[in-house]
Amino acid sequence: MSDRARTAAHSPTLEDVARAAGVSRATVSRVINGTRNVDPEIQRTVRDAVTATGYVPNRAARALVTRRADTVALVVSGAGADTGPPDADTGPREDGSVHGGEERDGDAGGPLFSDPFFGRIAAGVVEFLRPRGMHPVLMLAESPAARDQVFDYLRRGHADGAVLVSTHAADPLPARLVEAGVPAVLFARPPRPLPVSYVDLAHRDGARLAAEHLLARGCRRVATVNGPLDVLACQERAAGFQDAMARAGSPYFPSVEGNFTLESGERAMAQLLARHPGLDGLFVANDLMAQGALHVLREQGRRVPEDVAVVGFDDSSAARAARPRLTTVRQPVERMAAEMTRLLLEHVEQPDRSPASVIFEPTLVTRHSA
Amino acid sequence: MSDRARTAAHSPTLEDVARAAGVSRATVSRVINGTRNVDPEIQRTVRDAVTATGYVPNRAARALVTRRADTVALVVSGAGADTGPPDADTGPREDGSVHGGEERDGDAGGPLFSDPFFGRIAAGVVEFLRPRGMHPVLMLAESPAARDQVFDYLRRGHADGAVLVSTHAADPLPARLVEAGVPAVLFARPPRPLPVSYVDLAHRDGARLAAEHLLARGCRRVATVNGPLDVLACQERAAGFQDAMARAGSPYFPSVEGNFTLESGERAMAQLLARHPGLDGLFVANDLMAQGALHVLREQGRRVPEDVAVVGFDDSSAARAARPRLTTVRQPVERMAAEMTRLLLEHVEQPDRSPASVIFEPTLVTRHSA
DNA sequence: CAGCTCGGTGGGAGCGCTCCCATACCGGAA
DNA sequence: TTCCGGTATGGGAGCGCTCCCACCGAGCTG
Repeated sequence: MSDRARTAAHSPTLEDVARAAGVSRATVSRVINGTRNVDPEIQRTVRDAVTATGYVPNRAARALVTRRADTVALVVSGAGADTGPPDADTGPREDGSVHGGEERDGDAGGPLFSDPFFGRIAAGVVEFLRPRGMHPVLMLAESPAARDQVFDYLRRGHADGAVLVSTHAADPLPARLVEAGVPAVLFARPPRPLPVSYVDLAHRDGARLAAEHLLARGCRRVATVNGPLDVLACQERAAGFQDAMARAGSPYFPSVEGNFTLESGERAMAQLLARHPGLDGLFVANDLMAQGALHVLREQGRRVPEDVAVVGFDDSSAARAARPRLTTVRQPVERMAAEMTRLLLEHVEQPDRSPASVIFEPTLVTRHSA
Repeated sequence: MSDRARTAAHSPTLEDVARAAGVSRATVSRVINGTRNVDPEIQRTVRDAVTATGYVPNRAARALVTRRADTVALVVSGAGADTGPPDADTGPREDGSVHGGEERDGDAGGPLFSDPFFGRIAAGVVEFLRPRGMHPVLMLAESPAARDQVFDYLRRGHADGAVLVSTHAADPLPARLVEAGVPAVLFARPPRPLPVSYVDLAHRDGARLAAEHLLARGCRRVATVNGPLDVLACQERAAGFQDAMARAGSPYFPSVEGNFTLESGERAMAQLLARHPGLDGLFVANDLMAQGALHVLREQGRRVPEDVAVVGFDDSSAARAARPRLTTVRQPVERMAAEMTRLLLEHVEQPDRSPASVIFEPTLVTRHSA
């Protein structure tokens, strides 16, 4: 240890502040948290002493006695116990709704984080926590071993709770946390009912927005590229689109399933075009696949949006990088992440609170592709 | 507090393990960390007791006495105190070497994290830390207030040190941390000499690789799109390219400066093409601008790579999303981040260690654009 | 064989904090 | 005046851990 203490050496302690203010440790403590029954005059004195000494509470000491860490974990939890073989497609793994559950193969080193989706979530979480003097602990739980580690960490109370982005429907972590009584909030509705809070997007509404936009443009031969249908969000998107189309009197339209990668978008588009050369409108379940579709459309000499109008989903960076720029359904990921964090803190504060869900409405961002 | 303790309630303590093993607390402690002078027999007994009781050390208690948090911070530190007006360009802010120092305007909510660069860094850090049972605390310090908060957090020893990704040359945080004796490691060479460890890329070599590749392809009218030249890394890339060209007998070639965004790449390309319609080779300081260049090239009917060969930099997701796929200079960001973390832990362990630097060699990833 | 060193072990203090409890003091009712 | 309630304050215990120091016995040296 020797001079390890050097760094934080002689941080003033409660005792120091108490001495400076001429009161007891207990009183200073009361002023610092809660201010319960303390003479206003003394409160001022204490506060002055705090600033004078530059006192900052020692987290460890506080955590030791309160059994609270004053920290939350941001967990990105990967494939379930039954990890299937990763998708053969080795395309770019940018974009794609992380919350969905696409399984992209590993670039040897947490491909999950390379997902811009993750960045947006992190940003939302950090942004919310910071004014409260908190910072998230970043944890990755993509293997069973890692998951055990994360679970232990949480169960031992090293963090007060977890904001959980689960990328796979079979992920056992949410259930385990709930069972262990660890406060947690999920980024999407859990596939199986679980007494846990979550935030989600009204995927159906998003898809409806897309359908209506395409229809309003005058598209009459519409098709879709879905995401993997074992992902709840994708089912919802597909269903929402179907609904809207049916309501408009066109219950049938061709559709192909992709796996969220750009390459799968290219393949899907090629397939669609081969079978339905006359199509004039396309809804794609995420921006990255839409970008792929755009590539193929261009190769085959179709003008976008004149010949074929294309609407994506997510409003990720890919949407803005595509040419023409993608018209897309925007998910307010940052706000969703912030809300998720808010819910978590609420649960930490009041453990008996019943689970809540907050559903966000998507919006259509109109650019050039439709 | 009431039933807050519920969660971690009755975690077995050292005392419990000691009782179970029939030894003293001190001996168990010795076995758990370091195993110094403990009878092998007893060691076994203790280890058995640990697994039997399911003991996990209480971080807070340990931190309280060791004055070590057993945690490191991953800090993304933004613009300096003298924040200039953000770049007028509001293009996508995806990609672009975060370590450089481009200033992208804020999307109200930590645009930094949306940078895939950040994701790769986080992945590298987490990957390295995890086997050691550690997890980084994520901190954003893009405003002076936030920076103060981060600084305080670190100085108080709430984390043992920081892995620092500074996005702006004028960022005062590195110097402050060094001065305060907080262990830190930077992602790039500090603009001003500072006794601090860092990892970096041999940018010159990367640019040389690009130049040689272009030359070997037979390109004779080469041009470049640089990044902002107030960024060290970009200076290096420009200089490296210049060197290689000069060595090949072509000391002069047109070049334009961009600001790392896709749009600026489009502008730069248009400008270059207008003035030098005959160019047949292009080196762009990052992939995103290269993607923009590709757009313009296509619009103007130039075939890539037949008419114009294009080489990017970074090997970001943009490189793989572009069509044709970008040939680019790869930065091993994940490995760099891991090394950065390794260095940090070394410094935490041995505070007197002198600063070290580790420079990584880039490699050329040949795809279709050149 | 006394005196030592030294590897192995246990006891105790104390890290900085919160919280319980005792104490002191105030004013108003009996 | 005495007694009581309530409010403001201080003292002390103890959270779970590490580390210092005392201890003890075995094996060595002089």
